[in-house]
Amino acid sequence: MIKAITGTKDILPIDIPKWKYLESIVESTMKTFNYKEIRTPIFEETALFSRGIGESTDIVSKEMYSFVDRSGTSVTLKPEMTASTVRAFMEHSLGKQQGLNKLYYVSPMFRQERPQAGRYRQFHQFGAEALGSHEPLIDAEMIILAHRIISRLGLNNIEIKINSLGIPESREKYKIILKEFIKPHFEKLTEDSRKRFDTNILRIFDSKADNDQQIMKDAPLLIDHLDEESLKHFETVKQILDKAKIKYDVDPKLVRGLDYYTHTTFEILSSSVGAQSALCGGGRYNLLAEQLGGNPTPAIGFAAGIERILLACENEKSLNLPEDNIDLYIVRMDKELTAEAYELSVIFRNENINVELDYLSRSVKAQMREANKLNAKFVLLIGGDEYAQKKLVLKNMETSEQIFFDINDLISIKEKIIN
RNA sequence: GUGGGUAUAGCUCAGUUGGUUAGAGCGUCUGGUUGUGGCCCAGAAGGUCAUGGGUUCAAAUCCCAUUACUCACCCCA
Repeated sequence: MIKAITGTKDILPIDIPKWKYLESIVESTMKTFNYKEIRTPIFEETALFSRGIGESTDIVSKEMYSFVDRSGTSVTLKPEMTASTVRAFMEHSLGKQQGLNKLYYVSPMFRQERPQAGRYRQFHQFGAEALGSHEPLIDAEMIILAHRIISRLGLNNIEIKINSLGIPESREKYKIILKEFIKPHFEKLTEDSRKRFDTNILRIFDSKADNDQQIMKDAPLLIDHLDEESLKHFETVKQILDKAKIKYDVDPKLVRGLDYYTHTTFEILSSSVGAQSALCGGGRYNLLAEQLGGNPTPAIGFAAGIERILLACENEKSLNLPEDNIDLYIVRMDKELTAEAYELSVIFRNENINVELDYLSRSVKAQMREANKLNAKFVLLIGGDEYAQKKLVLKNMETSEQIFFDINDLISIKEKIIN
């Protein structure tokens, strides 16, 4: 039997209410902050991601689902939304229509990694991107927005980490200082970290190996080598967060894996999921638009993993979903009345009443059991003596009360069901 | 890509040191007097014990391989 591809999941009817609920929270919160939804294609030219995210990043170097289409173009299933959003922003000159564009999205993403708890090959993110402002106000808003959604979902065991990566000039200067510090310890580093020494030295801070952490414990920090303006920007962001009563920790070792980040970066972590504890990550990317061939555009955004968030909700039992039910179940007592029963269902469905009935020629008992299982508010019984006397029986399933209606008085039945 | 764990009914799992026709709970279906749910009761259906090989008189059980799932590393949402 053919099964779903490794790392992909079917979202079955039983799980849909959770997804819908989360999506409704995302949608309404985004509206509160006046972010507008954007939808971009599921795949793009490969060059968009390799240039935007960075050739040396793991995403581009080993995780992308890329293939050559029949016209010979290399295309890639989107591994994240920022590059696509910036592409669409530039392609449609959104920046010329207004100074600041506040956009959000909910979309599947694709990365070919080994799956584990909270990590899939097709996964789903929601996120926001604000393009056009360099003000620290919008940096803070991103964090407040992400935090707002996560707290509306009832998650408690979370932690916000923020950091600033400053501007490339000061970062390059700092990298030289860091290299000088690490050089004497180079041989003691793990193999992975020795590789990072050349490719992306900042990420040695991320290493979970005790040995590496011991070495990096006393390393000079980027935050102590920021230029004055970056530092001031960062201070302002923190002040706004303080006033918004958002709790956060400054983590000078928070280094994010994508090349395009500048200034503020942040993550929201949960202790309610497995090792993949980042529910949400984001930061400022002032240089990306230019790098992709557009006008320089200051911008910031975040992305949040829906599967991870739902996993945390599950583990914290934070979602209070309404129970599923239907308005009316039509029970036919005689098989000869199947057509009449169906006719009634059509009429009530046209009145926007949720109706179900039996399609398997089952007994009255079985139909009643089904109605009960479906949490039907009412059952309409058709057949028997009452039907011979041109009556229908409407049973309230909660109170067991039965009311008789004239067979042509469907309006009264409808009234009863609605009220 | 690397390492650990797991694989028995639709689901969650038992299965004793290898020993008859492989079990339970839940779910499904049918019924518990002619026409009515929940609770309860009775019955039924449903399994190539992941797949392929090996050891043995005998394998769900032991060994090997494969596949899938899962957790962790790398990295990320």
